[in-house]
Amino acid sequence: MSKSEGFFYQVHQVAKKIPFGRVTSYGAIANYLGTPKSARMVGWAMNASHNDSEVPAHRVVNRVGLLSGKHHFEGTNLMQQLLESEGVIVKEYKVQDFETLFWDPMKELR
DNA sequence: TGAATGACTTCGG
DNA sequence: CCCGAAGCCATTC
Repeated sequence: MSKSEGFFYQVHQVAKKIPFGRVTSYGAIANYLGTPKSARMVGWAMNASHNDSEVPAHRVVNRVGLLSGKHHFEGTNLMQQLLESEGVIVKEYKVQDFETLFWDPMKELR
């Protein structure tokens, strides 16, 4: 209902570009959008994304690979199941081998 | 208008 | 990466 859709739109676009079986962080997306301070808003955009476009929000985790947004998904382990469905190993709310699976839009997408 | 909230990050220990 | 505290920013009440 405001210009904020532009910010959400950008976040959605980047999220959609995340390769299969890869993950990224909110800060990475925020940094790519030029607003590293608004990392929290990326999560907010994700919250809005589930209501509109099909955004792989499950591929977006925090800086340590922790599934911080897990509680916002349906059920109790949907996010983890989605990641595991893509071959991502998740243990105790955390992505294993996160540094290897990490996808930085700034370096990869450029 | 002001205060509270949160799917984060960074810094220091 | 574990723990605690502070900063940032958009949205909501």
